[in-house]
Amino acid sequence: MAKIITQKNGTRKDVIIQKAAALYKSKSYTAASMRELAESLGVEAPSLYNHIGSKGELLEAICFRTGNRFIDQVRLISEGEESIVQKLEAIIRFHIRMMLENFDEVFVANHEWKHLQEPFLSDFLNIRRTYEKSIIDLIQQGIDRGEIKPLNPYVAVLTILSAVRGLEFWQRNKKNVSQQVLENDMVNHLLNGLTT
Amino acid sequence: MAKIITQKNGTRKDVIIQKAAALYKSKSYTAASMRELAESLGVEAPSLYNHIGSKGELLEAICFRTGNRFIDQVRLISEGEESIVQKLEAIIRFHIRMMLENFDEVFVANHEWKHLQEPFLSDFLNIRRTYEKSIIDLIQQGIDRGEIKPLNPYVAVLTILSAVRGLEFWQRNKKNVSQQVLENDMVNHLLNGLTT
DNA sequence: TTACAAAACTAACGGTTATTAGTTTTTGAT
DNA sequence: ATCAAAAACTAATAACCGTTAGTTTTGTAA
Repeated sequence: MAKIITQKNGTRKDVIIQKAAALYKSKSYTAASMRELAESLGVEAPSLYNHIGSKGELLEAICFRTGNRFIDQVRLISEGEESIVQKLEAIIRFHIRMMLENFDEVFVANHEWKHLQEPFLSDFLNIRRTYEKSIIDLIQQGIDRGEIKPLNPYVAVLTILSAVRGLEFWQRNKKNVSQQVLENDMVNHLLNGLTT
Repeated sequence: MAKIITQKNGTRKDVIIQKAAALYKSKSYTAASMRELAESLGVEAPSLYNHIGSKGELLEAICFRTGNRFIDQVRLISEGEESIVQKLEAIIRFHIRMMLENFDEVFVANHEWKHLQEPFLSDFLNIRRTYEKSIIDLIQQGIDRGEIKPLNPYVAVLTILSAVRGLEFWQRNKKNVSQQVLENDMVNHLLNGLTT
């Protein structure tokens, strides 16, 4: 009968969401049960419903909090005064840091969004499209200004975003390669290529 | 009471696996029920068990058929006589084609392998590691020979494989960009970069 | 036409799921 | 110490899950 332990400045709902993200990441949303989630919090499953409305609401919270952080940041960077390539680099670096520092939530948002129910599913996909469109526009500008090769911008943004999202597989090598090397090498690879 | 329709040279089990891949892709393995799978085949759920042993067996078939195709091909390419960069290009192009031509199965293998049970889970992860290790070795050779920049080869292979795996999000744009442009631009991006 | 095997069916099993209802305990402010 | 609100509990619900058993239908070869 112990209560759910909260951090300072955090509600019990926040703790539940955070634990849900970790659980959904390791077991997937559908395979993770409310009983398991409750157990990881030291509580019985029905007790969760004093704090949340439904299982789906947890997924919504995870997906939208993450999604909104991405579009807010890309908007901020786009409005700056740097060169296109510098802006792209800033976006890639931000995305890499988000992947590494908010691993659980970003992982769940990237993998489990398909289990959102309408209208949340459509809303989430809109956020995603907005994010991608912002970067596509940036790349197109770069091509127009001659900063970037005339590649198809859809392909370029897919390549970039897929590469950084792939950091979800990184955990295991964390020991051998520092975050600095990882960030620098990936940015360098995506902007300047692999060949000498 | 209509029977499951088979193609020439294919068993009913093959048809079930193929439909399972499509279903697991769109709904995820855990969320997809045997009753749904049966319905998509025009049959009742228990009838499936005349052809298969269990739900898990279907996932195993999908994951291992796909995984083995990847390591077989990368071994074949590695043994050739071309330059390192040419070999890398061949691997990237093969991976892109696999993604586009065997979409459902590759998608499921990439996303749902975590629901494999032991010992299949370990076996599958071994296949994955073998695949990645082959490419890492290739990149290291390229660095040693001066064909490739001295980037961390783990980071480089993560970037490359994540980028091509990201083609799972491609379907929607299929109309606007041809497969040729997609393949060429992504290869060019991953090998030679984005900047002018 | 008969006979056998393959492949479908119906009915049902025990187990798990998210969630609700109703009750008791804990906490914190007066 | 008292009282109300917050947060835990137990018990139970209907729905759905993968799978088994037993039976009937279908297709094919003799």
